[in-house]
Amino acid sequence: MPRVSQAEKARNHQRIIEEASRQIRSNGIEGLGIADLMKSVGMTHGGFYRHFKDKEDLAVAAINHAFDAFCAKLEKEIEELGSKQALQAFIDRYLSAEHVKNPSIGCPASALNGEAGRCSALEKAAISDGVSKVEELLGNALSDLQRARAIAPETLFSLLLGTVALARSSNTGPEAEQVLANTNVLLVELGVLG
Amino acid sequence: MPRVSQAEKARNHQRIIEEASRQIRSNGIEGLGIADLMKSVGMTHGGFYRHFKDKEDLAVAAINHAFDAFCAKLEKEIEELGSKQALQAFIDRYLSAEHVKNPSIGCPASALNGEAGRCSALEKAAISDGVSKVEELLGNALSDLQRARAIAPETLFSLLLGTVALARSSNTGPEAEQVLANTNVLLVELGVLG
DNA sequence: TGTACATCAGTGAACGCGCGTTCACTGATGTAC
DNA sequence: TGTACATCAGTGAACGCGCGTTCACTGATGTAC
Repeated sequence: MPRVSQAEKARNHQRIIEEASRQIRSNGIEGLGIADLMKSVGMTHGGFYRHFKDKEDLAVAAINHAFDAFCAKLEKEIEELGSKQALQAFIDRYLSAEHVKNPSIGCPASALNGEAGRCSALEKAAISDGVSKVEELLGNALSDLQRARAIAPETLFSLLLGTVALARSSNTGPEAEQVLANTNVLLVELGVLG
Repeated sequence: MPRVSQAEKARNHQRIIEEASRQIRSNGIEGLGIADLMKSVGMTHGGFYRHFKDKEDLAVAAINHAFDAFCAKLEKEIEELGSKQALQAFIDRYLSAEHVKNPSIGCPASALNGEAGRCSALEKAAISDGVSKVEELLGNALSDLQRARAIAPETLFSLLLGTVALARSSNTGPEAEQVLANTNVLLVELGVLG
């Protein structure tokens, strides 16, 4: 029936969500523009409404997608490498200069946390759910570590999140690097790393 | 010459900045509306441009004001109570449910950190400077503590910031309280509190 | 000190622009026979 | 399998609205004499 096949529509749908999940992480939910988004997947803005009811509908899908992909990667690493190595790899990536520089492919929580307080209920629920999922995975991994000096999964996540947020707030590269390094030191000291 | 005296103009100027520094913390820089802002100080939008070149000009002033007030309070506490007690009071306030609920009168860094990456260069510089000031004060206070288990000021700030960000992302009150409590536990363990 | 004048803080209508959304239209795809 | 038809994915012009900014205007304040 349509100008493109059902299969291609499904592919386009996915591409829109993926692109939105990136743009939302660089520019925020408010900063996401329908016309720009559609342009970057090679379409025009009109077609958007064959895929989503409105911008909020897309935003929720994009937030969910970002958290799902983020969690899937961590989960897979835990399965393949075991908790200790997976945590190490996860944290190394989280506290990297690359992550600071590229929010669009990074942790959705660190990219969206400022907006969580002022977005719609559905969007906030998606963020809240996503955060819970990450915490659950971190909790499982941490509990396998069995170190005396435990840190709660929420606290670990807070620390990672805050560190990247602060590094992103910094205007000078070396200062940002220092923030990342200092947090690393603490995590070694706490027995989470090293 | 003017409809109101120079003294009143100066007062109005200050009121605009103060209100903006609140609104910016609840709604973000992007979320700040000139007409709304002027309305909430009892004026109309046209007068705004007798006080500021443009929205960015105001935003920078508002960010600076928020950080200055925030730092002044901490600095005063350090002088009056000493480092240990001041840190305790500061952290108690930072990790309180009230702070989570009321970003508009809280830490500007935790309110603005998500936007730091996508605001103008001047705005980002103001945020970056403000963050540095807070870190400096925390650094002074922490160095007075002289505990074996030290934590870098940036790391402490990251942890506080991230904890409040995460608590604000949470949809359920109890969950948010738990995040705050867990961070408190870690800070006691690290010798910063208690 | 009093008066005449210039200044400019604040008002509110208006403008321009961007953005979310709608809608008539196109034409390839899927379906029915 | 082939044909005729209905569907609907995507297009692009258009609309409405909000927001930052401008501007002519007002009239109290500050200044000059």
